[in-house]
Amino acid sequence: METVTTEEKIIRAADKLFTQKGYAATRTRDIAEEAGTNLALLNYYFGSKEKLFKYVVQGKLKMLLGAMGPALSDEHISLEDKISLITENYTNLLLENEELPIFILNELTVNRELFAKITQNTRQIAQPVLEKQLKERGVEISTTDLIINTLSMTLFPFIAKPLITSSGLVKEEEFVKFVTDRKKKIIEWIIKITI
Amino acid sequence: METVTTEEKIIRAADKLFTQKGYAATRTRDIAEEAGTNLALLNYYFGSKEKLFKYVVQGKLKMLLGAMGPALSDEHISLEDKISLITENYTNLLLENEELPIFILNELTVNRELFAKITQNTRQIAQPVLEKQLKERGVEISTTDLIINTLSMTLFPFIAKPLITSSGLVKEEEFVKFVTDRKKKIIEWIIKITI
DNA sequence: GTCTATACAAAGATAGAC
DNA sequence: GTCTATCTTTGTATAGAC
Repeated sequence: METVTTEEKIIRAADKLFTQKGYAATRTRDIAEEAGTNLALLNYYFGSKEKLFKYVVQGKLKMLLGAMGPALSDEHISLEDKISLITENYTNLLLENEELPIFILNELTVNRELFAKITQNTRQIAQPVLEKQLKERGVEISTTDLIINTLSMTLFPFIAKPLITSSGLVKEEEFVKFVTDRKKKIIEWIIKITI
Repeated sequence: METVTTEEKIIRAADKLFTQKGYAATRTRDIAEEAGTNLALLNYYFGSKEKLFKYVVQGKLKMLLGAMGPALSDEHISLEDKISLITENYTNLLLENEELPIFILNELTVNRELFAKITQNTRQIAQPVLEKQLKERGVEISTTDLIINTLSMTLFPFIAKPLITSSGLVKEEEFVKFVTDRKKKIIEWIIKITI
């Protein structure tokens, strides 16, 4: 018997609607209705539409970035395994939340400070370790290129999914198989490029 | 002595503001003011904010997709040159219009039909030729992976620029050099992976 | 904490005069 | 084609009952 507070109901309703329709097209009245409550409560708990939105975004952001940092900065995990980790984790996460990248990218253009802290922290810890691991291998590629190449190949299909499917490059119903099959390939490609 | 119609002034003002501030944050009153006219004229010519926005987006879309199709479907251009073409052209275009990818991706999620025609056409003409060229080389990779890999590595840094710079991975003032240097590297990487 | 009701401001859209 | 004035929707905020 799960008890859900009104605050939590509002958060879930907001998450659902913001995700479905975007910030601008979502009306606070609709969020309140979806949550089975009213406008006044929404403002009572969150103060404004924008604050509610930020709350929702923060949760998604942590989901996207949180788990990756510790693994990347672990010296005992090989480069190959780190690449696998990034590709596997992000592919699986985005398969469950296909709208996430666009959602994040949108907010990102407006609210850079919000993201700076988390990403800077992750990078500052992980990059030196990667640097060292690359140097030990005597590889020419920079950590920056390595990271960006891995993220590019993994994330881009999700970001550009509407383009990819509507162009007919990958059929809508084959998309899951496409990105799933790509996981192994990406790891091979990155290793081929990098090492 | 260039004569600019009111309609054209509105278009230019809209392009400028939508690009600077995004759709939601741009007020029709500001567009009208920027164009040196008024709200009523804006609606007289375009009917609504959304229609005006679509008009602006269409122009950008053609810029992004229009030039690429004929080159890709030309049998006399080698695979290597086509990869260079994509990477060079898109990098240069996006250096001049850094906001373009997000702008497009946003509109894309709402307005798929608008994009389907142009992209389908380009793909249908180009893909068979690429297919043939890959087969002649006896290469294992699919045209889909080839295209998506090339676009990924080229476009992703622009799409994720706020993330990349705010994380400190690439400094804001080094970004132009970063993507410029990447052009040559991407071509090498893609060839290494593909051929 | 929760709700109803209401006030207010900002922004998109439109009517009607010229 | 152009403008002024006005309408409508929507986000925000608050008063007051329970």
